[in-house]
Amino acid sequence: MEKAGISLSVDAVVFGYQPEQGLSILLIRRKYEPFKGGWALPGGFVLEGESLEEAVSRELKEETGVQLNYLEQLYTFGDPKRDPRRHIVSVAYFGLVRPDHFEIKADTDAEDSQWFQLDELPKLAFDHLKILEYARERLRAKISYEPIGFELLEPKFLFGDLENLYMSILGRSIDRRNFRKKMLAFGILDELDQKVKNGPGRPASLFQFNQEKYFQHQRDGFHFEI
Amino acid sequence: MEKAGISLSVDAVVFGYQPEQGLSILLIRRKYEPFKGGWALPGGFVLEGESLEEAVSRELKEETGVQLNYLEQLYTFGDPKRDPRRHIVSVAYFGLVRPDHFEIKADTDAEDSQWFQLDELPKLAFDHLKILEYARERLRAKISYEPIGFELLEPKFLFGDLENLYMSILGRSIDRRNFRKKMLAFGILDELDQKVKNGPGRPASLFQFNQEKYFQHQRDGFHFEI
DNA sequence: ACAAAAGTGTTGTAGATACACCCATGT
DNA sequence: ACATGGGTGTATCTACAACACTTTTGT
Repeated sequence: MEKAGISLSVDAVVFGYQPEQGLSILLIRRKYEPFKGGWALPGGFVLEGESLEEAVSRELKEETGVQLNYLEQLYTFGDPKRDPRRHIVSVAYFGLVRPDHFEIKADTDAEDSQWFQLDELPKLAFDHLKILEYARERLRAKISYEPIGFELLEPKFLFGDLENLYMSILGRSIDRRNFRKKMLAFGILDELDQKVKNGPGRPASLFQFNQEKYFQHQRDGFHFEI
Repeated sequence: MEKAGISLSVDAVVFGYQPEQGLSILLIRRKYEPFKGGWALPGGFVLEGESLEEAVSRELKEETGVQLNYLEQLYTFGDPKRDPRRHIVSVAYFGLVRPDHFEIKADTDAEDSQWFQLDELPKLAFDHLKILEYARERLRAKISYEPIGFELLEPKFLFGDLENLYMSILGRSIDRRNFRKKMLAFGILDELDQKVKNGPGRPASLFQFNQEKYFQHQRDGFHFEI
């Protein structure tokens, strides 16, 4: 890397959700100073000639091997003192991963990356806690007015899981009946014929997000809002 | 500036509003290649050790002399081909200016900066049109759920002007009675005793945005939404 | 008196909230 | 039969949209 001038990096706040464990985020253990051995968001320097999204995907692949299902730019953190070494500006992204892509592939740099539940976070390097909080806030806001929740679930999911996902992201309880009514009224979910039984209790239907219908309704000027 | 590596710049989309002329934005004429003589957003390279906001303020002062009333980060544009010279990543900001700070001070670099009405825009350099459109969209969205409209008006303003401001930003007509009812119901505007007469017609009251009250209501968990 | 702009109130309607019981299965 | 989780309907309330006339001034 260059010695003088401003460097540009990207960092990714990657959320995953599992019905049993709730929301988690992906962290890596740093191999070098500063904060060697500490936990940090996956990320790294942007290479000359590559786009920001390419940099994020590349770093995520190198460091963790996870496959993103959704990626969106979050905010650019530019405080010249945010990195003790020198002036490094970081463009933060936030991403979502489906449970079936949770396995961390120990390919390249992946030897030490790990999912952490949000209530059991370790201390984070740099200003990464601030970035993480910013991302949580964005996720909360975004899930209420765009149907990105589905990107955190398997393609076929149970309504109850969707409901729990919303509750854990929004941090409040939701009336089951009203939620279902509202969500189904958008007409962007397909109910499948399959039923799932686990343990006692009535079997539940599987649902599927129908992106075509969503785009269609969007063109017709409707507005998703929970 | 350095010759290799990625450079970092900031660009600002600065909106101003005048009741008679509607929304305008601030552009500068480029002195150097590329796009020499063309119109562009004010901005420039970030200096080592300065924050992004400092860079924006500095460049705006150098190039146009206007005083911002509101500043917010917009998005970071990182396509390596967005600048024909080399890889330059730009953090775009959007800002709002009050009519009483409209005068462009011909101090330093200001010799060629100018307000343009949105329907009379010249061709813009680089990807600046894209950035501008992004900013317009953000302004539209933001003005509907945060009370930033006032930052575009004099501290004391007429209700009619506020109404026209909203209509020109949202690009649709608004029912005068409902708008007033809703806006006043938030309890964040103070009606002053002064009345203003211009020409024929009933004199209008002056209003003032009360930030204290807004912060108070915000803490109480209310939500501004037009 | 007339033209121009400011100010104001009511009613209907759609969407949100609150709320409790039945259904299908496993043990 | 009972425990467990899934599925559903209704009444009330609140917030928004639609809509037209009166008031105050200048000319």
